[in-house]
Amino acid sequence: MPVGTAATVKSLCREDLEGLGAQIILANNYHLFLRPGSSNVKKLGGLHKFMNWPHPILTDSGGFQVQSLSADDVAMCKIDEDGVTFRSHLDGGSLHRFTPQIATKSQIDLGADIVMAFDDSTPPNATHARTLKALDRTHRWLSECIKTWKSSSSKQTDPPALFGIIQGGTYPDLRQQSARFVIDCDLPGIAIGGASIGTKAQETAENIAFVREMLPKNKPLYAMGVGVTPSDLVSVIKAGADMFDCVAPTRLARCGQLYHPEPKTEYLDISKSQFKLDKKVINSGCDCSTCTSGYSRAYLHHLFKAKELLYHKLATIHNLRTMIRTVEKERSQAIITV
RNA sequence: GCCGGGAUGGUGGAGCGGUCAAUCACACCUGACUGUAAAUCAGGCGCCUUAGGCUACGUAGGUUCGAAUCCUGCUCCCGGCA
Repeated sequence: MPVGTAATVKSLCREDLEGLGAQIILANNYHLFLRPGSSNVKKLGGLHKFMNWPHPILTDSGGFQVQSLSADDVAMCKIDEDGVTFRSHLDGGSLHRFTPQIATKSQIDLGADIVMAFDDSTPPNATHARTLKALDRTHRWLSECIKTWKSSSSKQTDPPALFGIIQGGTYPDLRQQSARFVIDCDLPGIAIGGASIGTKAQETAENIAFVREMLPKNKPLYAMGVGVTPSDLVSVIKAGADMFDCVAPTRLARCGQLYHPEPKTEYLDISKSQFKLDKKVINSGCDCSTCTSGYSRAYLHHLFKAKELLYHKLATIHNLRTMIRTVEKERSQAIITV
């Protein structure tokens, strides 16, 4: 899932995304709640109409933002047993509140196809006690999300799917406890997020495989925030993940890192002066429109250095297509195996 | 020809007697990036591998304990008048 936090996959339009073979994109409840406002999006006919994307959309609840924003600045938000009071990063601090009910309602207003439970995402360095607390809260909040989702779904002709999120951080006992709880809720899909996802590819794969074992075969497993490089995707897919998203392909593209089958880094740094006179395309084996059209490394280097807007589009197309092609390849092989 | 202003590191441009290897910006180089406060952020950026040393603010001298900073000659640039 390409990440489109603010109802846009940065620098791309719908036609670009369709050309990449993107089937579903991700948007963010926290950001859209603050701007332009979930109720405004609802008035405009929902997210699909608003952003001109007639294909599936998953919204993240905002649980992750609560954690990542407060990690930088503790005054930005306060967590209590019922929810989170946070300051907007847009206007210097106006106060807002998310509870499981509000976060779920907001996502339903946005009109997402898949809505995520509002969780207390565990920071990577959390102690066992802190992780346990986050876990209890996440589970309690999940029950509240389910109530809001069910009552709202009964009034809709085409209700969204709700995914629960497994927490548990770096502690196997807590992860197992969380997996058990979330699976027993019998939701349309399950996600694993926060620190429980791990930071190393091997670790992440093990954690995913662990949950996959416990999960019924017909339930999709979503690995949140995973996939910095193509090889990450392969390892996570093999471990049993069905869905994933990561800001890396789009962000790395904007920062000059273009995926390339380099053994070490898996990308070229197009900002390097070594590309100044390089007539080759980024990756001759790539089927993205940037490569097949013949845009050279020298040209992309120039656009990057000159801070030209076209760079972002060409680079983002390349990185996202590389990721989607990786997934397509794995999918076709998986079908043969089955 | 006369009068006035100026020459600082890759570039623009601070500094106007010691705390100056020299604010800052740009450029350049490194590195980061995991449910996007990211066209972002961090570090480096005269030479020597460091404590430290060496060479430097157009150029040649001078004043001073001490000069990028003050004085003089020269070279070049810019403006005004001829």
